[in-house]
Amino acid sequence: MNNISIYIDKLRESGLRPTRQRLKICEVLFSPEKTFHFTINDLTKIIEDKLSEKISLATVYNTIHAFKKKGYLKEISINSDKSYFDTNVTEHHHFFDEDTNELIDCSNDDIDSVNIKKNITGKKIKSVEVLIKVATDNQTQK
Amino acid sequence: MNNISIYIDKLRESGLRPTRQRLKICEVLFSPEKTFHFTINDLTKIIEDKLSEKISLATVYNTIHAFKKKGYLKEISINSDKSYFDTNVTEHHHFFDEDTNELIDCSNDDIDSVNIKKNITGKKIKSVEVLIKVATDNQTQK
DNA sequence: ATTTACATTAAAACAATTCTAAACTGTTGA
DNA sequence: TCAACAGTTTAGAATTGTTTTAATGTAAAT
Repeated sequence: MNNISIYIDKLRESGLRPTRQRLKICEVLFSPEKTFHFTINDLTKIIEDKLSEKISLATVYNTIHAFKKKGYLKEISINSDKSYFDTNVTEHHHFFDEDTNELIDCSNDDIDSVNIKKNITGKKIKSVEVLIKVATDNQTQK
Repeated sequence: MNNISIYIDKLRESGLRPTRQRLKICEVLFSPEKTFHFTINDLTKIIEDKLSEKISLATVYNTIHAFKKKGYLKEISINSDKSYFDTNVTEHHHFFDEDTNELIDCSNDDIDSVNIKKNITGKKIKSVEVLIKVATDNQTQK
């Protein structure tokens, strides 16, 4: 049995009507037990190939942006050629494997809390995230 | 007096011949006493407007990439629309001001060393960098 | 049912970056 | 000294990721 009513709620909360295309997006994003990282392209491919739903890029983009704005997705900047999104929206850290370009979650428990001794006057800290780049040894750093 | 011979060395070390255009790039990047952040566009504008040197984008791109590869520049990923480069090549952290989109250096001294309890088998840590997003209070998080 | 506001879509527009091919220049070696 | 070569510059074209547009379609409220 599927969590369609949960998807409908998420869409409504994000200010979107539940349409056939958007429900497919939800199915990909919110049904897996484990969180994961994806690009817009990945997502579109999955929907078209695995779920056999023809969907236009524009629909994917605006749905993802609405989810991001609402906080149901996070955007992650690793390299600048494309945007990565994360279905894990808790504040957490990442390993980035330079050999494979793979992004791996690193929970807050795996890193002692980061102690910042400096602050910017008039500004409040919104998030603190650590990016750990790894590679097999003797690899040049990107 | 200018450090032209230093620039020539840096270019040669990066596998590039010292040409008029490339020396102008060096002048912008390596003469200021303070390190700074820039985009390819910023750099091109400075060279054309302040140094009155006509330079093509392709030249800027390939010179910057050679410097990055050699380690004379670092690339920083904050958001995905464009690449930021940093003339500060030491391992260090950043504040990112979400109100102004400004990037501010945060030296290693301003953050207690980050202790990572997890590791990826077969991989070596190449770098650990912290990104602290700040904004004036009551601001929605990006 | 009808209306209205929102959605979907293909295609066009756009922006950052990379590639290309032709003209140019610095360097080397006869 | 100068020819020849390898590397360089450049404008413009190509590519890639993303956003916009305008026409058509659909969900939901009356």
